[in-house]
Amino acid sequence: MGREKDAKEDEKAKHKATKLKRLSDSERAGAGGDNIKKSPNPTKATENMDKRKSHKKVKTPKMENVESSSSISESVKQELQDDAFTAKKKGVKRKRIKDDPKEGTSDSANSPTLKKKKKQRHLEEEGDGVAQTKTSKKRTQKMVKKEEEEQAVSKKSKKTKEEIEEARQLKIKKKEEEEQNRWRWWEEEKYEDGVKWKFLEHKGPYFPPEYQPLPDNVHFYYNGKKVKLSLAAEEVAVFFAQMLDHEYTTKKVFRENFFKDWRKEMTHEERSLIQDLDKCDFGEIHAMHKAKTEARKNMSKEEKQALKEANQKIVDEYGYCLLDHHKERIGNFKIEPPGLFRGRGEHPKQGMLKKRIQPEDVIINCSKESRIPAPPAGHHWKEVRHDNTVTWLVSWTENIQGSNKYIMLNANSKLKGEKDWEKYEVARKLKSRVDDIRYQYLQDLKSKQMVTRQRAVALYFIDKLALRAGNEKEEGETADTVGCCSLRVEHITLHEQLDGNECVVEFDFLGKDCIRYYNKVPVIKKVFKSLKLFLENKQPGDELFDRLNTSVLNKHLSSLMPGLTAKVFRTYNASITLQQQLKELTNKSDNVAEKLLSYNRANRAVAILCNHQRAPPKTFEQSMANLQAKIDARKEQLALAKTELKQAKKEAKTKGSSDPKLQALVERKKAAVKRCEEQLLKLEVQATDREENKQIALGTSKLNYLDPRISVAW
DNA sequence: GGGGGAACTTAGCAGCAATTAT
DNA sequence: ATAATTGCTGCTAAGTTCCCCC
Repeated sequence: MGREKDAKEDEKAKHKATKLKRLSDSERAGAGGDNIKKSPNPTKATENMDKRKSHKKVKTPKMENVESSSSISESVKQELQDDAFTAKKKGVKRKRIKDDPKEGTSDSANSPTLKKKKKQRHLEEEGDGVAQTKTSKKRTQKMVKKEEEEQAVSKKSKKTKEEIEEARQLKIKKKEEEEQNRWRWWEEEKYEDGVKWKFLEHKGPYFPPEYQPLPDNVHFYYNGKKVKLSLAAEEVAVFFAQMLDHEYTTKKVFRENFFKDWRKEMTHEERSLIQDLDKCDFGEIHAMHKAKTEARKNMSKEEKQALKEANQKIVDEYGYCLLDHHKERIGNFKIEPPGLFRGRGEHPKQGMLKKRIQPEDVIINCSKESRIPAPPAGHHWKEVRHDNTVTWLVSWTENIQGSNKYIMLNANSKLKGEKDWEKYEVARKLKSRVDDIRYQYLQDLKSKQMVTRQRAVALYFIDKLALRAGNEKEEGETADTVGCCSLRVEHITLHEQLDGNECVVEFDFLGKDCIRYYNKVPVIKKVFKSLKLFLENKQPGDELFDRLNTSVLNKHLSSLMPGLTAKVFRTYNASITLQQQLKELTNKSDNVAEKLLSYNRANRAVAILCNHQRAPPKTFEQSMANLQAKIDARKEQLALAKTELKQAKKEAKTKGSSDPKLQALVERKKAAVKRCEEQLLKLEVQATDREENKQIALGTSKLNYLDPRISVAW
């Protein structure tokens, strides 16, 4: 990896901003520490604190690796290759890849673990030629996988080793072919301003199947009486019935919204009859649905295979488009089916009916000279347009929020890849400027102007804690969540002293997706003082940064560095954190398993920083208990093995050590003890890892924030 | 200058496939 | 072979940013 370069840069940066760094290091520590989705219980809190601690070390923002692009591309190449290589072997699929700017070093490390990292998408793009191979590989891999699956399935039935081997070969071949065909768009010139493509052709969206009426033996009951519903009302009833096992259907808001919208679908008679949701009995419909899913699970191999093939056919037909004469995979080619709106958290619109989209609602975007997709028989499109300054192929307006939905390309397409690459490039650029920018906002903390001062504090949070920008939201339209600029007085508590630290800010608010952000962060005095000032004469519901909004903030940022916006800090800090963690956590001597653990730990640090959470898995308690039981069993076994060993030793001694049989026995027992110990250790590590991971979602950061080049380099 | 909307990225979750343990 | 776990993918909601219009 371009360590040397980095190091140099680092040095420079360090000199420049020693102060800053100190600051940031210590400060950054707490970032995003503990959040507990539901109830913040004390135990957790302590755990979290620990995490935070470890974190602190981690986070210092040095930018070691971000180096010059030239080195990058080289490193990239290597990475790519590595990646590809590994990927091929395993046939691993990849998620998206991103490339990042950051690392670039070239050592290339390829540990097998890399596979896990999946970020390849961008990689490809990045470098000039380099990437290509990668991308192609990636792609191919995906396809290959599919193919493999198919093949595997068919072969399994016969399953001879040769056949499997054959299949493997075939796959590899196919992969290679794909690679050959892969569009090396990163080698091509960019289009002029705003133009996203010159030629675009596709088949249009895939519509969900029409509603199938209930069979005659399944009934809906109202107030104990059988009621035959009209088709429209029945369909909506089924949506509800299918969700009966879900918590949603117990929520008041959900039920009310559903009922209101359902009544709109009813005929006059139905509406006058059905006045109370509590009197509705969806039992039979629910049972039917459950039986159906059960039946699907129990399908024979052949049936499943047939289904798969049918799906593949749809993908083949609708899943690709032609963009500038290259075949590209579409990300979501299906129109979203109707159903009940599942907003996150306390969403005021949860349960509302999400209507079925008709071709008449759909706008098609493609080249004038392409083959225009045909609407379903008897229908017409809302509009066909030819706008090559946008990347979508199809769009429609959704009825819940009135927002637009789009069909766009897959993540490893040129259009997405390029953007992703740009994102990491901006983050790299920030690396070289961040010291100045930090210096600037620290200066701004002294400003007499309220706006400037609020802006400085907000930036401090965004940089240090990786908070999101925080746009204003319309009340009543969405759940009440906030980001940095939209924080309210009630979301923070100031502590002059807390847990041995001075000037601690306690955050507690719901962020994107209603994920709770809870963190106690020591801040510098100036920030603390400013916060006190901002809080003066305000009610809990008032805005903390009343003079600030995201557009003011971003305008300022872009004046500091072109392309800089609030979210770049998230990308930047996530990548830097990963890089540092990796550096800190791994030793050369580590074996693969240890390295993997380190990578996961580093990844976890990033996820914590970004507050990526998940609900603890439903089976978590159970599986943890199982694991514990296993550990206990192991322990017993170990004890037993130990006593046996002792006994064998004793016997060997008393009966004469010359007896080879007894000697062998001792050896065997020794080995058994050792094995037991190892297994026990392994289980324990597993338990820790899992516990630590309980509510942290790693995938998002991998997917969206971590520059793949860092991983590759590592 | 700010309101609103279009376009695009980021996010968690459900469900299933792949993998590992039993 | 089966059960349990893990890991992906697809889906689509929920953000950010930019831009236009007044």
